[in-house]
Amino acid sequence: MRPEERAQRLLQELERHGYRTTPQREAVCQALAYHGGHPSAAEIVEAVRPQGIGQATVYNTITALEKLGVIQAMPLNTDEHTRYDLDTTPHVNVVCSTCGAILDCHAPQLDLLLAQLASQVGTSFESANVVVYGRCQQCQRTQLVA
Amino acid sequence: MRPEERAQRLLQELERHGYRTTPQREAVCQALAYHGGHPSAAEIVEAVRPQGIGQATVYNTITALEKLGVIQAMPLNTDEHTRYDLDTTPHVNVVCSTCGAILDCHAPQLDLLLAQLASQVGTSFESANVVVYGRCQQCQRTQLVA
DNA sequence: TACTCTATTGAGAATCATTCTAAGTTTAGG
DNA sequence: CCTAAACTTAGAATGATTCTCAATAGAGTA
Repeated sequence: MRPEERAQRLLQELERHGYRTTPQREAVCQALAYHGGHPSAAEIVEAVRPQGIGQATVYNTITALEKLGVIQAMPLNTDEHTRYDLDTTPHVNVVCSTCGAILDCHAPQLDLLLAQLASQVGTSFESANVVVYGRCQQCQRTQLVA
Repeated sequence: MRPEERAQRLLQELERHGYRTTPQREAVCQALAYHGGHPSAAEIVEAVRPQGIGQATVYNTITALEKLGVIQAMPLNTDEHTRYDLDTTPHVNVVCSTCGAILDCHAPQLDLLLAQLASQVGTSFESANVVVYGRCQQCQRTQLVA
């Protein structure tokens, strides 16, 4: 999905739930969509600051989106701030413990695992946050050279 | 593993890596081991406060254990503080989004998934943090009654 | 035992992401 | 236009975690 489409979808979802569309919310949604990776609140605050948008608004908007389930909080061990995932379907986030890069991996076995788990434990499944820490190929090479 | 054994193992691991064994570290390790669930730093601080142990020491010890890989940080969306897992083998943490209860689930498919992932992506695998949010059976029943 | 050097402890201050407050601004709908 | 409710935001407050640094304890040595 292209960034512009994605931004639209975020806004639409807000509107659909009774939130007004404002220039500030548009800017926040665009910043989220155009980030490309896994944005943190601080990064979005930074991105929309030139447009005179306050941090409270950024946090409010992000919190609203999270409550609606359109984005997903993703607290990490390697980072001091919470990052957000625009992809809320179950997938594995492979995090390089050296450079911090995050790679989204969709593995069919994960859905299977979750389905089995839900029936076994009897929980009604809501969301999943799967994080695997390792060293990415590039950082492995760098390590060898150093 | 019995709590007392577990506490011993934590201490031994510290010692094995050059950390001295002190009464304070013993107390922190015991508090971790006897907690039974997924302790937070604040809970351990509280638990050892009667013995006159400061929070800096608790945080230092926990950080040391985490660096050695004997315990694992487990940041959650539902909780304001980081919790720790004494079980560092890959497993699924099923978290009830209503009552906050955490259930450890060992699923053989997870190990399979991780192995395949490692070979696919080419990362050297270090640790995994798998969290599934849902509503536990008990909270589902309560919901019906209310 | 006395000495020295290093690791450890811990009270209190500092940090920093996030949340709250309260006052001003915008908007929808009549 | 009005008005009430939603929205924005600067700045203050919160609260977990980290840092500082002076005091203490322990291991090795003579």
